[in-house]
Amino acid sequence: MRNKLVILSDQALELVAARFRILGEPMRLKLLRALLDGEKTVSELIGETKGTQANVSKHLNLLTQAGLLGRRREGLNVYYSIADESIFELCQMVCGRLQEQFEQQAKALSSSHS
Amino acid sequence: MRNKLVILSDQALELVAARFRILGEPMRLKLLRALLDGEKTVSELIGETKGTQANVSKHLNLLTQAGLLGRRREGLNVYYSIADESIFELCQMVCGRLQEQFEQQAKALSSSHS
DNA sequence: ATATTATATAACTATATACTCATAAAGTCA
DNA sequence: TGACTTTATGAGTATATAGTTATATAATAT
Repeated sequence: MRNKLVILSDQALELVAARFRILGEPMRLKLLRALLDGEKTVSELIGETKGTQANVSKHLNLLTQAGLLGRRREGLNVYYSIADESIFELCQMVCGRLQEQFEQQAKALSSSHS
Repeated sequence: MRNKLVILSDQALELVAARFRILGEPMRLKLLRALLDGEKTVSELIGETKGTQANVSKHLNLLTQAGLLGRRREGLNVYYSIADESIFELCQMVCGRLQEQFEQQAKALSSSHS
């Protein structure tokens, strides 16, 4: 893995960091999770996330600007949907690693009882 | 992919977001990149990243607390090294997606010339 | 036109955190 | 011991951004 890695330029690192930063907010991850089962209106997303209208709207805008969400107007409603499925793979990987990490820590604790 | 996805709890989302946030700083990514070719001392990392001593030290501490780096003291020097190789896979994925995204945008621009 | 509903946005506050400067701590060597 | 080197940390400042409140915009209906 490591040897296959393309060394990224400083500029590329900034872009990668920016993408990680976008995914680094619980509310935005909640919105992405809510959109797992298909497109939804802002109102629906407000309901599911318990967020305020303004805040949800802003996060949706941010995610859309980043190319992670798609936006479609239909009458009064605006429907948002996942535009980049790879997000979920990222979340899965992170979650998997965290689980491993916690399991190791748990093991370390229990073996220290001896 | 999407159907395989485990739906994460709010608490899990917070942890995942925290991990993404750690990777969301250019300086930290620079440090990780610098450690690609093996463990290095703080001084070496300061040199490679052009960061200040205090700042580099703090970022290294943060990355270590998060379980991404390992730390080993040898005399006056402290050697840091990658403890979680999966970071690079994450960076690769993000970088790959960004490239696709930019290419699509470039294509959209050039076809709008017609 | 006005009223109503859904969404977006501007202005502001609050908060987290990156960075700096100065100092402390840890280790080595005379 | 004291002098020196390397790394860590406390205190402070600066900045980015999440969240709130109030208002604006967009679309529809009467």
